[in-house]
Amino acid sequence: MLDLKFIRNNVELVKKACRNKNDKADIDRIIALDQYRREIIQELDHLRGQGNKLSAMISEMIRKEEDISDLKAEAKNISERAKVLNEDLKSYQTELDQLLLTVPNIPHPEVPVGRDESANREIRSWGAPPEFDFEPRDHLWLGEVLGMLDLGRGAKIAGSFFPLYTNDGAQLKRALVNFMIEIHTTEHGYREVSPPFLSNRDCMVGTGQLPKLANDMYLIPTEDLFLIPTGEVPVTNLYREEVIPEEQLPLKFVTCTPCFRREAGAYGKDTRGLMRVHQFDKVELVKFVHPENSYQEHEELLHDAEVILQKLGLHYRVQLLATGDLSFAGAKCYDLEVWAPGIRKYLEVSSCTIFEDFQARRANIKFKPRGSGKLDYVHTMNASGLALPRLIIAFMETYQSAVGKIWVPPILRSFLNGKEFLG
RNA sequence: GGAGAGGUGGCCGAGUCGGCUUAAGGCAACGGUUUGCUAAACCGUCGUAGGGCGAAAACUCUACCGGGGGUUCGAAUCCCCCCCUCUCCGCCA
Repeated sequence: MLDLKFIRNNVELVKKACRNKNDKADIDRIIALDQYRREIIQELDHLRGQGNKLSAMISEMIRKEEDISDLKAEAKNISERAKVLNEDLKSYQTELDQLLLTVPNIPHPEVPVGRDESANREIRSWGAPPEFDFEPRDHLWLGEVLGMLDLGRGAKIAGSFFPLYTNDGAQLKRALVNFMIEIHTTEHGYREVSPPFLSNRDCMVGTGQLPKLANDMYLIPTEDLFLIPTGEVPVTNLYREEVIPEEQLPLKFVTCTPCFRREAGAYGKDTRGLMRVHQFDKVELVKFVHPENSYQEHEELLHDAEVILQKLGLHYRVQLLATGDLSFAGAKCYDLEVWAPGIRKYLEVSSCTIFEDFQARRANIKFKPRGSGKLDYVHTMNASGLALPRLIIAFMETYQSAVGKIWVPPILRSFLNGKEFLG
């Protein structure tokens, strides 16, 4: 959420940000409502001030045992007018609050302007696509032949796009999770947490999924709880409505959670295998940082995610997202895209996004500076570190061998009972 | 699911037969005095949000005691609904 005062003073800037993000937030209405609201507040505050004075006089007269019926009538009158005015104020305020939640974050100046992903800018690439002396297979073929994936039986349980990992496939997923969490906790200084996988509406508003993405999430109606679409939601909300002492910043958390996404409207796109699924596991990194050095922390966050791919020896590239591809809450985002040689595509395995104070304002997460400074909002950011299904795709396709089995890089073997090959 | 207790400013914590509390006091923090230095002591400042007037500071007004309604001239305090935490019981991994 943007600060209302900021919007008031930077109307054109905010409108431009909306256009660049292909967002239709009604800024003019917000400005109008803000105007109405302030006019009413002036009147109402004045009225209430009068009422308070009268009440004080009444109190005094009661003590002196004087007659108060006239004053009481006048006070009653004021109180009723204030009540009516307050109803108006509330209706404007409610509409304003709802509209404010629909205004997207403003892209950082470095973000390339463009309608869609075609305007994304490649920052760098690492490694090189593997070369094969045979025709490489895709993960679907490998998964089936090696008994590592059984998508048919997954569909039997919950429908298509709910994948089932089997045998070495299941073990590989678990190994990768353990490997990644170990790197992040021991080498990058993240604290591990395992949060609830359901979240309430306040959390969803806090991180920006609501109101815009309501239709993309699973809702449990009996409890009015959502299945989390990413670990970002529960972990960022760890500090919702809290004040963090400045000396505790930055706070860095790593978690592994399942992620649930309806992918409504996404059918027909990336429909094969593990490319796009309703449920997947993801190791997620979340940081709460001081506003002064948040962009430096963002670069480090990107580095922390990249290290995983480097240690696994997987070729990838880093994309700086254009305004039109940037998420609603994001100010700047790098995507990590890993190369999958079987399907010959770069697959997004991490979005490394900084939100500045956008989420912190929504979720009311502040820090208290040392000394006498005022409370201020922290900056939040997160990155996948990494998302499992596409990582597994790239892993299986990159390390397939001529004999069909999947070769295991030495660094991962201790997480796989020492196995040199899978399948 | 049943019974009970509780939810007050960054933290702790008073305050319920409604009105000199438009939230006491303490801690922490900040400024100062004293001191060879540190500590202690003492003095002062110090909640959040919004509005008005300002370039800004200052000043001033209003709201806020888990959330939402209600009674009243006036509600932290009385009434109703909801949420959360803790304890005990029941049920169950």
